[in-house]
Amino acid sequence: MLETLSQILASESPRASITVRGWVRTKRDSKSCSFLELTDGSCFKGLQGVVDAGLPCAELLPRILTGTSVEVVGALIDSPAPGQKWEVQVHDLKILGEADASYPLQKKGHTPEFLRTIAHLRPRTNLFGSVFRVRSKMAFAVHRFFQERGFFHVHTPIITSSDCEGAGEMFRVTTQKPNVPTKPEEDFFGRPTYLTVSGQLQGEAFACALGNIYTFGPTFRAENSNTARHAAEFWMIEPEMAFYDLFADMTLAEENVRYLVQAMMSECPDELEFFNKFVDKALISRLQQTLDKPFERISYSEAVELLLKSGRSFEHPVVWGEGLQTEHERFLAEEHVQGPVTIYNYPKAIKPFYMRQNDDERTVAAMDLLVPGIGEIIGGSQREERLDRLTTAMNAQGLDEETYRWYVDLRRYGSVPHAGYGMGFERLLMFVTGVSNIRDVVAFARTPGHAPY
RNA sequence: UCCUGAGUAGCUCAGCGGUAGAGCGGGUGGCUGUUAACCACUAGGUCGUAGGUUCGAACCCUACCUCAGGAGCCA
Repeated sequence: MLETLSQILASESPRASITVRGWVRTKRDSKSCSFLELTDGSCFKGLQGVVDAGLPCAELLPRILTGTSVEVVGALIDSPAPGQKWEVQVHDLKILGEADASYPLQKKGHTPEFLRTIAHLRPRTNLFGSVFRVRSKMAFAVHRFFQERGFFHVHTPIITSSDCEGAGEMFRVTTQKPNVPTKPEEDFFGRPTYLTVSGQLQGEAFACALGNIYTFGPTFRAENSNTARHAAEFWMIEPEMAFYDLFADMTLAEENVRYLVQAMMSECPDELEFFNKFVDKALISRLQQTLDKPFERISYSEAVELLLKSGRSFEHPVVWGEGLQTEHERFLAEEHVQGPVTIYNYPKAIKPFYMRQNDDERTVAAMDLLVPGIGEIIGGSQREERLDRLTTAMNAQGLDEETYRWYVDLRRYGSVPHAGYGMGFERLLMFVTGVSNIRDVVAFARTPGHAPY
């Protein structure tokens, strides 16, 4: 395997000969030499190459503009100037691919809005390079968290026929031609099918067999929502645990968030420092606080009381039985608790059929984990394991029994208490990077009216 | 989908009724172990699109398009 910059920079002593392949970030010319700032994406840091004016390869320098890809051979030496530990004294230089003056990235700052329009080039910037290195590290940490705890990874289907939760518009999957009237039973799958909005229902089937499972994959919502927190395609982590009740569920969710924050801090220090400096100056202190302080838990009813007693005038009235609005959640997480907070036991009427009914007959065992700046990062519940209660709830919400027959079977045969949650992976990334727009933590974001790649 | 704001050079922006501007980036020259280098010169624009008002519109009005921020829905 070829050596990456990340490996080269980890050197403990000078080396007579190294080879660096990467892109030129900037070039600075001096009379006796030129300085090339090289990056290869393997880590946040770059390496400065020094090309003496007398070298034969120095003739290439006029053709090297920002963005040019090069192969550099030279000696890794202690840098005599402040600003970097190492530099490479160039012996030979090869241009792999030129980049002319139309290359849109400059060394000066670009707005994220502009960079979104060149999503194929933006991972070459400090900001987006950092975001996507972190995204990879976090994805692996998600698997590690569950695997270390004996959870099994289940690959639930992307194409589904159950319009789970009745929560939101779905993307239709079909092979039928437009403008040709055909029946769903004549379609590819013999029935209407959609891109999944959640793997939860299938996840429950596996939890009721393997015990503790999780899914981690793409999910799709055809909602016309235009916000910094919504995308039409996003990744979700959905653990499902047999024999867990709501409180065990909440505990796992909190540990999960804390584990990932810890991973961010210990595995991505350079990126973290960059985000803290240029994206969100309160990032490190907020993450540290997340680790230091236990997460608070407030029941929905208590939360309503708190909001009513806060003396705040909210744009949306606070009424028991209504969902908490964004401004309410922000108040709870950012002002009242000033940290992550779990709200639990929501009114039955505003939650889907599968959540377990509490003894009070008016709430269900649901929970949302709210974090400052983002809002809901996790939503979960204990599932209704009692056959009669489940079918009653299904009927009340007008669901087709035939479609959910297999799901009801889980209660018919050896039903067990179980619980789970869904964590929005992009929202987690926003939380640990401080990046405020979901479009900037997705490689090629899909939002309403926007799928150019 | 609703509300608000913005679209001027490749990028970031100023100009807000009277000849289209700056910084960065590009080119040329100079200087310098430089590090968002520096200095001088230079090229670069149907002022989002289409109408309208006016002697005259980047600027005022209308519609549309695009983007952003906020809201709803949620992860």
